[in-house]
Formats: sequence, C-alpha cells, structure tokens
Amino acid sequence: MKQPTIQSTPTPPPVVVQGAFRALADPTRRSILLFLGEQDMTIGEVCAHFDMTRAAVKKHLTILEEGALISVQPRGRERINRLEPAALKSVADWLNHFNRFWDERLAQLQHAVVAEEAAKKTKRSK
Amino acid sequence: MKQPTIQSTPTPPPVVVQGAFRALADPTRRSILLFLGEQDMTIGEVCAHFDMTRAAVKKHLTILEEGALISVQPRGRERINRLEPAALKSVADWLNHFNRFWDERLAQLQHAVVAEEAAKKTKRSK
DNA sequence: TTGACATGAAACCTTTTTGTATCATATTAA
DNA sequence: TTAATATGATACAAAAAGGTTTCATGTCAA
Repeated sequence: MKQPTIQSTPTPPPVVVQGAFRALADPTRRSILLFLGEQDMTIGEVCAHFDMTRAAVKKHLTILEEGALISVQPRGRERINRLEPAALKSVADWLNHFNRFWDERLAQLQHAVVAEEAAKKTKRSK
Repeated sequence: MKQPTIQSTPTPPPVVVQGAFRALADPTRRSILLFLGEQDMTIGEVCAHFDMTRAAVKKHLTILEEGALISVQPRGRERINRLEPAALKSVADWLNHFNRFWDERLAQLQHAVVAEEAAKKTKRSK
C-alpha cells in the first residue's frame, strides 16, 4: 500500500529552543554549563578551565548567552556569568515530548496492545 | 577575594551524547524526529515533508543515525527509519543533571537557606 | 528482461563555526 | 595619574555544515 503524503505537522514544537540546542551542540559549551552549574564565574575564571584563548571562550559564552542558557551581569570590570535554568528546562521539555518512548509502564502497555492486535489478526486469518 | 584556578571537573558528564547533541542542533533534524515519533518512515516518506532535495534529507538522516537517534532497517529496496529512544533519553538524562535548578521544592529549599544565611549575617553585623 | 523506483554516493559550492592574533576600552589599585 | 587587569571587538584562516547536481546501484513489477 502506497502511503499518501503526510501533510499535518506531528505536534507543534516550541520553536524557542533553537538557540539553546545550537549552543548545546558544542562540548566546550556543555562543559561550561556544568562549571556554571557549580558556581557563577567571571570570564577569566571560565577561561582557566580550558586550553584555548580568552577570545574563543568569550565566543562560546556569547553563544550560550544568545541561547539564553546563561546570563551575564557586569560587576566593575568583571562580567559574572550565571547559569539560566529556564532555557535548559525548555530543552528538557522538548525532549520530554518523547518520553512516552522510554516510560516503561507505557512501553509495556504499547507492547501489550500490539501483541493483542497481532493475536486478533492471527485469529481472523485462520 | 581572588578565586584560585578551579581544577576539578564538576561532575563527570556522559561523553556519549556528543553525536546526539550535534544531531539535535538542526531544526530539520528535530522535525524529522517528531515525524518519526509518530510512525516509522521510508526515506521517501520523510522527504515528502520537506522542501529540499532527497540527498539533503538523506544527509540529515545519516547524521541522526550517527547520533544513534534513529535506526535504519532495509526492507526490499526501501529503508525504514525508526526513532531510537535510547539516545534521546541519554540527552534527557544529561539535561536532568541540571534539574535541581528547576525543581521547585529544591529551589524553595535553597532560597530558604540563602535567606537564613542572609538573616544570620544581618544579625551579626548589627 | 526491462523500465521505473528507492536509495547511495561523490563532487562541488556557500555559509557557519571555531579557533587565532591583535588592538581598543574601561576599571582598579598603587 | 599610571600600570596592570578584565573584557570587547575586529580581521583572518581552516574546517565543518548544509545544500545542490549528477550518476551509480539494487529491487520490484510487468
């Protein structure tokens, strides 16, 4: 049976998360988030953890900020970088869109239904 | 007070997720995942939802497969693309690393502690 | 067998990403 | 005020990403 073109969008996804997903794609940035999860840090302090130039780290921080994953608060000549949980949560929420797949109870339920359907078919075709 | 260089890694993150995070960074690929969350599809069926060449969609599917977000099963001349929840779950798990930040109960608890600390300080400085 | 169909893969182009080096600016402390 | 510090910003280069076009291969159906 040939499937007709499916036109409906499955479920409206939050489009807001693009910047966050983009930011999360880089391992250095994920690492920065883990560090900031422990404590707020100046750019210099973040830099101390990485073997790359200050400018490179700064760029990563900028991308994290664009993704709303961190906020930056000036204090004197320093900039305090702080983890922003909200954006992280919206990414988590997007993923939870799929958690029916890894919810064991539901998975078992689905398997049961599938098995039942299969049984019915077998019975009918006898 | 000048902070000394912090040398310890905050918490050992699962390094496995890089391919998955990379794959999730692109909106087309996230959209594909949503479609595959509804039903398995051949490449052609996936293509029908996007305004780009088959080759482009194929590349996206390859990257999704590299990130273990989907699996591909050949059937005759077709390839059935199926969502693989495991990799999605590992990404979700990585994010849950932060969920102490958005767990309301914990947040309130933290606020309470901070408030208490502040109160103590105020009292002392009187 | 043969033609249509579903896919695979390579070559190529443009834009983005990720890093560098360098210079400018603002703030602090002596 | 002046030198050191913390950061901002720009120009540049190499690599990766995201597309396209084109051609090859394997499978189905008549």
